[in-house]
Parts: sequence; structure tokens; C-alpha cells
Amino acid sequence: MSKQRKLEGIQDLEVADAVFAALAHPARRQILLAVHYRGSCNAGEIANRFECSWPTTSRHLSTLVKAELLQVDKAGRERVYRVNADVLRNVLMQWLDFLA
Amino acid sequence: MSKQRKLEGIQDLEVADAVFAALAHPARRQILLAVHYRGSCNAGEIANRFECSWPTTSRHLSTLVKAELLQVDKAGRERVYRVNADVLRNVLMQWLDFLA
DNA sequence: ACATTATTTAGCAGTATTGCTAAATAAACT
DNA sequence: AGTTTATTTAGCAATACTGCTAAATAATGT
Repeated sequence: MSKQRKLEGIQDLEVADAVFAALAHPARRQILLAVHYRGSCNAGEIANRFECSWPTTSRHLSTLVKAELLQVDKAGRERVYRVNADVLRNVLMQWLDFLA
Repeated sequence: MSKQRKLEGIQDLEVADAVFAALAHPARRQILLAVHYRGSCNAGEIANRFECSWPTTSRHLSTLVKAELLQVDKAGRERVYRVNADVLRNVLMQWLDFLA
């Protein structure tokens, strides 16, 4: 295995780690579904839909961003979140492949 | 939506919850991969492959069983674990479908 | 400059998870 | 019955996670 390939492998592991950790919380899965369904959302739209407090939702959002499951763009004082479907798809597909 | 269908939906949620919680820990993902790769494993074969102590691995195993990701059969004093690929596949596929 | 709006960061308490060692169970062997 | 082998359960300390409120930041509007 080439050095480059090996590094990718390690990165993959770290990505998968963050992704699965992020998916572990039901609120975060709900957020992902909601944002994906709507295409994009600012933090407020997301936070208002959920029971838990704004700061709590905000932290869930940053967990999802760190896992690269969400991407965020600043638009003035709003932050617009969008699902990074590729990352999620890749991780899920990798596991489906293992099972095949 | 029929009552039956709704109940299934709720069960799905609970299953997904347990599955994602179980997948959150790297050791448990490794166990799944190892068991699936080998077809079946008894607890000892699994525990010996991992750094952490037997009891710790044993608990990981029971987490995976509760999430229905592993099924276990008693064979004398050994317990033989096997991956319940369907459950994992279903949960992953459901998410891939959402993303489609 | 000041107030408002959108959102995050800080700090803390409660809960859950992990990992360990020591003890318990349970089947098989002598 | 007593010993060995396979594995789990109990109990505990350390760490991580969640959720909250209060305070901070940062862009916009007056």
C-alpha cells in the first residue's frame, strides 16, 4: 500500500470515527434529516424546531460540522447549514460494502 | 398510516437508536468487522484480539447483541457470535435512501 | 454610538460510558 | 465432588457527553 493510500486509510478511520460518533445522538440524526430535507437551514430554523435549548442545538451543529456531515456558510449574521451528503454516503457505503 | 405501520416505525426508531449507539465506539465497529470477516467467533477469539480486558470486550459484545447487530448461540460453555448483517444493512440502507 | 438579532462560548451539574480488577456462573473434565 | 475453562456480572474510578443558563461575539439597523 502506498504512503499516500495509507494516509487516506488513516484519515478514513478518523472520518468514520467522527461520523459514527456524530450519528450516535438522535437529535443530531434528526438535525441531519431536517437540514437535508429542507436543503439548507440557518441555525435558528434548526434550533426552533427542536425541544432543547439553542446553545445545546448549537453544540450539536458544531459536532456535525466537525464530523464534516454538515457544511456551514456565513451569510451576514446568519449561518447557513447544508448536509454534506458525500461524506455520509461514503461512510455508509463503505460499511455496506464490507457486509456484501 | 395504519396502527401496525406506525408501531413498526417506532420500533425502527428504537432499533436505529441502538444500532447507531452501538456503532459509535471504534472497538465495537472493529468487533463487528472481525466477526463478520471470520463468519463466526466465540467470545475468547474476539477478546484475545483486542487490547482491552476480557470483561470490557464482553460488555461491548453485549451492547452489540442488544442492538441486534450480533446474534449469539450457546455451544457448551462457549458463546458463538455471528453478525446479524440484515439489521445493519437495513439501517444503513434506510439512511442511504434518505440521502438519495 | 446604541440597540437588536443571530448565534456561539463558558461554565457547571447530572448522567452515561468506558475500562479496570475481583468475584460469580456455568459447562466440561478428572 | 473438585478443578479447569469460558465467559459474564459487580462495583468502582475516570472520562466523556448532554443540557442548562448566563455571558460573549459579531453583523445589522437606527
